[in-house]
Amino acid sequence: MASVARVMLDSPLPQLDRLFDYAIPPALASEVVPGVRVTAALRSERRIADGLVVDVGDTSDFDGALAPLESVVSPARVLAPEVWALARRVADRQAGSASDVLRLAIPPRSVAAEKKWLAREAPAVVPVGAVPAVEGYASSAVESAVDGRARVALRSIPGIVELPDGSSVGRWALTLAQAAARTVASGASAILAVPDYRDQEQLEAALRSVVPGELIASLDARRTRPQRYAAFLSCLDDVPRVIVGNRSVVYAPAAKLGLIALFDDGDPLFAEPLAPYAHARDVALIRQEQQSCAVMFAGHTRSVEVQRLIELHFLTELAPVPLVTPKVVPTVAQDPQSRGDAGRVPSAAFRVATEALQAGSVLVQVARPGYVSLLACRRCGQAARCTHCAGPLQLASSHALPSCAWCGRLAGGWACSECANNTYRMVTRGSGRTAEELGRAFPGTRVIVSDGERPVTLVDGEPRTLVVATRGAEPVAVGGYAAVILLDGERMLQRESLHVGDDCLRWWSNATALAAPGATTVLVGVGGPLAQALGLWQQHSYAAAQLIDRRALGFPPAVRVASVTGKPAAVQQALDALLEVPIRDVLGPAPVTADGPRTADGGLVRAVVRFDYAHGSEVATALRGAVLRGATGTRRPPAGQKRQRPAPTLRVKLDDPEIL
DNA sequence: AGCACGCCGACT
DNA sequence: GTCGGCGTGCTC
Repeated sequence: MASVARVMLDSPLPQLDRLFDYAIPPALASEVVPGVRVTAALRSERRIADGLVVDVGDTSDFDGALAPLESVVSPARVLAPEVWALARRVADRQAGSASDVLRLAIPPRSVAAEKKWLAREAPAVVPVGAVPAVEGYASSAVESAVDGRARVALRSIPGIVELPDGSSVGRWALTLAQAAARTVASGASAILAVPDYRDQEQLEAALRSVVPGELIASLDARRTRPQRYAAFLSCLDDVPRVIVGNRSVVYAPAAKLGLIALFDDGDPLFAEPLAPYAHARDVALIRQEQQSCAVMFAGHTRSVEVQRLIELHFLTELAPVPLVTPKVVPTVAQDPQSRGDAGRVPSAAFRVATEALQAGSVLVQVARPGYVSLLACRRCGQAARCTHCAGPLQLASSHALPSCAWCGRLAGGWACSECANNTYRMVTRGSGRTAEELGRAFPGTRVIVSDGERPVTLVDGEPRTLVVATRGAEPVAVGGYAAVILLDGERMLQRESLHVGDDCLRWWSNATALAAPGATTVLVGVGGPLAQALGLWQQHSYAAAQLIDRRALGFPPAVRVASVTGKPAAVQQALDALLEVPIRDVLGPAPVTADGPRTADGGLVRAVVRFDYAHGSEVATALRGAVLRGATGTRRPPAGQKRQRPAPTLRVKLDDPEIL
């Protein structure tokens, strides 16, 4: 019987981010096994911490007397050895704490769900029927990639498929489901990660058509806590499964992992907002290295990150055979004469839509509403101004009163300064407004609106139906749309970001992929390389060109970056720790202004460090050391001052996609 | 983060 | 002589 347990304590403190040895009391000897939750005293008998047993043994490197474990919380071995190895590596790479990663990897415990799971009968091995060949690619190309545990960038086939149960999903979902079915049929598990629940629903429907439902585990955050935990526990069974979920599913325990696949890895939802901020793509790559499974990045576009890995020959490109290229018509002409009756819709797009409405549904993609909905006098068109400071008036939401963008005062009893009229109209419009206008422009059509607040997942695809959707909220149409109109491209491109181009191309490509075979997509008001990439369905060419630009500028993913935020002294201390590390350069430190609610007290600064992939671990180690010193060497303010917040600890973020 | 240990000022 | 103030440092 082992007498020493090595325990990872559940604490975000960087000082505690290492294993602690505890003596195993004889009474607990049979229960203390790797992976179980335990409690243990920390520094005093009165302070009990939660922890996870990583390992057991008979010796300890610790010089002092070992404290005994307090209790075993449950016999469920929730921390699988490979998940521990993954968490440690991810934390080290991100200069963060393993327990922070484990909090993402192991969902909150539900006692009821756990009891039920512990009392279950041994899970039966469900045979997977014959898996049909993955169609649309070179003969058994996808199968070989899965079987050979390859690393591939898969170009998804645009279009919609109808499943045997009558539902319609994106064709990408069926491809991934078949790859997963192949994996399970060979006796291994597959992890499939998607950006959001709408993608997940499609993928689950596709999966149900190719593997028995008992083998599918869905780890989505939309379910209740017990449901989530039950699904997590089912992954611990020694039975190959298909595990589906959002970004954190890449940490799921999986019996004999054979495949990790991400769909649309360029979606910002794959970037983890919680410390240590590891991107699901990076986690998948680490895990594939540790467990020698296949890894697959599928999508209708190519992220610059994946393009880089292809050019390094780390990933192999897998394209459909024959290539499937949707028909895309860019319309750059913006002269007012060419506009049709719908005002915003140029006549070319108007014609396409009118004709297509006879055959089926038409998708109109619009920008997200509510950036700023400025107001103008309904009668004379004069911009509505605040009576107090003359600032522009705006609507925060459709039911809000107009308010001033400058001073924030509500403008309840507004009247036009020019003509004294007291009714206004919106100058920029959201999806609802667009829908109203389009409904008038296309008489006799049914208008369906889908946006972030009220998303629609599926429409029937019947003729004379106009579906107005904000980018990212486009419903799937049975049989595919008869036409797709990408309306607000110009406006989408106005966002100030390093990735506007990539993002827009992704939004447009994903909408285009919802079209029926042979249907036309019209890209309104955009020309240049983006329109060309979409028109030729060569998103990879755009990504390759972007990568060249990023290399020239020294931007990610050509280089890696780390941001260091904190009090000036703490940031300087961190930069000093990097003096011996071969980094490229340091940008800043510069004062942080619009970073969160605390602006007044902080005086925070941020520096950005750029470095090469080859020196990632050295940079992470040095920054981790600085974080540790910042946490332990907390000098309290000199006596006399009231208890001030402890000095803002150093915040280190590696590969933040929003940086620069 | 907690919590204990430690080294200086006013108390029965 | 010791009770307790808070500054410092560690946590198996």
